[in-house]
Amino acid sequence: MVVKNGGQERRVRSRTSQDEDDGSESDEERMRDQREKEELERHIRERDAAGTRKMTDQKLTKKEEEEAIRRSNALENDGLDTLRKMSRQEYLKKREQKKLEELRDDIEDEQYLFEGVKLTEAEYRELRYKKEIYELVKKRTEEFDNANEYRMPDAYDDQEGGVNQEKRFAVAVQRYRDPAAEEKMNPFAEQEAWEEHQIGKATLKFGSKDKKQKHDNYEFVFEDQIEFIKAAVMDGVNVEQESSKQSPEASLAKTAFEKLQSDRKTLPIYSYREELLKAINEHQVLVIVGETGSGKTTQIPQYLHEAGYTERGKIGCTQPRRVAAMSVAARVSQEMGVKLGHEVGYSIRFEDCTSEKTILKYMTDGMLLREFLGEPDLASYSVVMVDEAHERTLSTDILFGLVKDIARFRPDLKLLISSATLDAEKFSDYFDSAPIFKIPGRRFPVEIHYTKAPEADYLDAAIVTALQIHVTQPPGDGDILVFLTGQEEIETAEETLKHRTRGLGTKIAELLICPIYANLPTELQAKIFEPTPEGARKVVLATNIAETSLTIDGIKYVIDPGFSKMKSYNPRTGMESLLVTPISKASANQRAGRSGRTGPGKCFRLYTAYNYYNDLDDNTVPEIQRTNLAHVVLALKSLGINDLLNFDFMDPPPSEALLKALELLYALSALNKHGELTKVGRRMAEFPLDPMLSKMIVASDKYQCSDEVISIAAMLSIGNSIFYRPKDKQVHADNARLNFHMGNVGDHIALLKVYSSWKETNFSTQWCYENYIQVRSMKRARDIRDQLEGLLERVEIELTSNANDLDVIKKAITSGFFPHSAKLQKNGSYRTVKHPQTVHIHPSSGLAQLLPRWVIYHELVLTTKEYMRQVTELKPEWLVEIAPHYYQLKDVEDLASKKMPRGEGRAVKD
DNA sequence: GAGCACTGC
Repeated sequence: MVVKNGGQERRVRSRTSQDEDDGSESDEERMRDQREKEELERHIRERDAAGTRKMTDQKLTKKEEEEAIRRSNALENDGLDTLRKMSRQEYLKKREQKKLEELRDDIEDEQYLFEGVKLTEAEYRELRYKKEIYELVKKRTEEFDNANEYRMPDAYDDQEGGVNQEKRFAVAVQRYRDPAAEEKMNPFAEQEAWEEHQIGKATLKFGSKDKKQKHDNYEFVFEDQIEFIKAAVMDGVNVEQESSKQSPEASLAKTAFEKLQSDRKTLPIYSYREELLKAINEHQVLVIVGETGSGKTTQIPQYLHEAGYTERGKIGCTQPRRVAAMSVAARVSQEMGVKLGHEVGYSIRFEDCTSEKTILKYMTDGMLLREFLGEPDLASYSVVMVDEAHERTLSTDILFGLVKDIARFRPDLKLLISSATLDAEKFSDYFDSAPIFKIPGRRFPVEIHYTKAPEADYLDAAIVTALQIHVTQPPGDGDILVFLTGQEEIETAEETLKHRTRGLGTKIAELLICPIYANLPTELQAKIFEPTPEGARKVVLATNIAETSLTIDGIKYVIDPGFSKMKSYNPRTGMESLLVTPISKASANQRAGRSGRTGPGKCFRLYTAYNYYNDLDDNTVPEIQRTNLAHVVLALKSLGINDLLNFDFMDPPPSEALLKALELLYALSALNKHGELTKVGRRMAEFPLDPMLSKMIVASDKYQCSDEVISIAAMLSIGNSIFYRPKDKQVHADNARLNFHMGNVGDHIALLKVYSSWKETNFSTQWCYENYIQVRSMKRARDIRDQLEGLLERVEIELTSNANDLDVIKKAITSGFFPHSAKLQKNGSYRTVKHPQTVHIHPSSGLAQLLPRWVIYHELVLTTKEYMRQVTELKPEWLVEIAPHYYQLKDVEDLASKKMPRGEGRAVKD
């Protein structure tokens, strides 16, 4: 088992070691578990007793000591002592809650991941034990619910040492769960109670006698209506098979495993099995067009295994998303009757659930890309399947070039590219006219409606349309999904909808409004998966997240205004921006298809048929053409690909972007003047970060502050979702944020302070709530930091701390970010030193009022103005000291204070 | 004094 970092190790190992009864490792594991159990019991009995902390961790013990010292110091003052005692009790209470959440997650994980696998007696005992403890403690803690302070709701992902993915995933793939197991321990009990309540409300208000009344009041609902024209029908395919699959009597007598096997045979792909295997045998590269529901992702690797391909090497299957890789692997392991992590495994960042035995490996596309670094010919694979290739993520696009290349000198390697219909020809052309194999999916027909005339205000039009559907269509026949561009728009729409339905009271059926976007706390996201109460209707207001990332059952109507936010990158200025842009035809069809999953659907497009055919692009511009390529170029260089301008990209990125990336890497000394990778560059390539961040880490070795710098790098790389700023508590949130800026240390150091303070509280969730910080983001930062710490060793950098000397930390930052320097102008704006342009400090920065003369910034963003985000003050002489090849003295001489002699020319040299 | 689609390593 490959283990990525310490934090992950325990979790991963505990999952897979359970089936091996011999070996000291699992003995040790069991003993530790035993200790933890005892620990937990003690907590229940002696809630208020001190000193019951877990002693296995060195750091904790140290904290324990500090606490003792503080206590004895405080003895002089009785009042203080009492206070400390109280805070201690408070702490224990919180700790108990945390332990409880951990336990709950453990149980859910095990139930999900090892479902359908026969447990040993010991394992069964352990699971039962955990459940008992959980129920016991839960009952007890529920009595202590005090909530006077501000609190964000608890998330499913409150789990020590883990990212949220498993919990999100648990909700998203509920249909794979065993209903019997659900009964035993139901983590959704609260929601169900709430649903019952809603159902109660619904039946009270909306009996059948209301139906007529509703119709009578129809005209009260709308001031103006939108006219639609039904223009097309996306045909359903193989729909009748869906019903034949549903015959429960046939499978009644079978075991769960037999049922899985017979279910496999009802998939559309099953009848193509032999033909498919023959085609794969005859051709090295095959493009597979398999529509949603065809079963390609789960079945093809199994077919290949059954046909003996795994004797020559493992089968890898890439997915664009972590959740998909995990859930598909879990499903396939069930179908094959093996434990997840053995013959079938998955590999995603922070979590490698594979072993030597693994022959079917599901992974994220980025993960296969990293594997190329260690195994450039993919020698251990006999088949590579790039799934969901039509999504054209940055990683799949690079993978295309790489696998096409290695396929030439590895004729035994089979390549499968699976895509949606639209792009198949293009994929085939790219892979030297590889044959296309079509597998029908299962989809219900979808009626497409266009507006008669263009709508000026699409948000208002969307709301009106939603209400129109709600009132004219019988309740209970299906939910509505509206695609909007962002959080703010969703919030506005939610308010408007509430406002408009409130006045109508019981004249219309109840309308449940469910917002969903990636930054929404996880437990609020779960709301959209709850079944709609009878007599009511759900309207889901979603961003693009609902286009591919998650699937909501029961959607019958889709409202598509035709816009989404898209990131664009200007290689000339290095400026990023998010723009609301019209979607592509492919996107529009994907959206429409979301309504035909469980029955015939309808899609209302808030634009005309003319717009669709003439104004929308066929496909979304692939990510590789609108992003900063520095990281990509470094990765390719480290794979020995030197001629990037002639690299075989399916859609080449603008050469300007490639040149900009090369130029930057040269400035960072990652490439020499021949464009070859240097030793520094090789070390930088080990880090899964933007090269400027990697350089900053590599440089921290010299300044003896790698400990601080990796924290900063982790915090910077999670982006701007750290501080939580609810609309109604903006002042509090801002004050909390200002605390970290004490001493005007700059944004980088402030981020470091946030991380270290959180660490000092032992990664407390409560602390995050109190400081208006998003726990989810912090946990992510911790995972990334752990990973970076593990990688330090590989590039031979020692973990050294130098927290007191902020200047050396800033110098290390400058070593990576010196190309991003800017100088204050007279009018309070800034001017970037290289490639001069006018920019401003972002108002969220701690330095926004201070305006230091010289700054370095993390990134440029274009919103209402050109802003620098994450800014730190800088001594200009550092630039010359650290990057003499990039800056000369005259670049940094202060024109504001002294006049340049005539004839010296401009201070800025390019 | 602003405003952040979505992934992934």
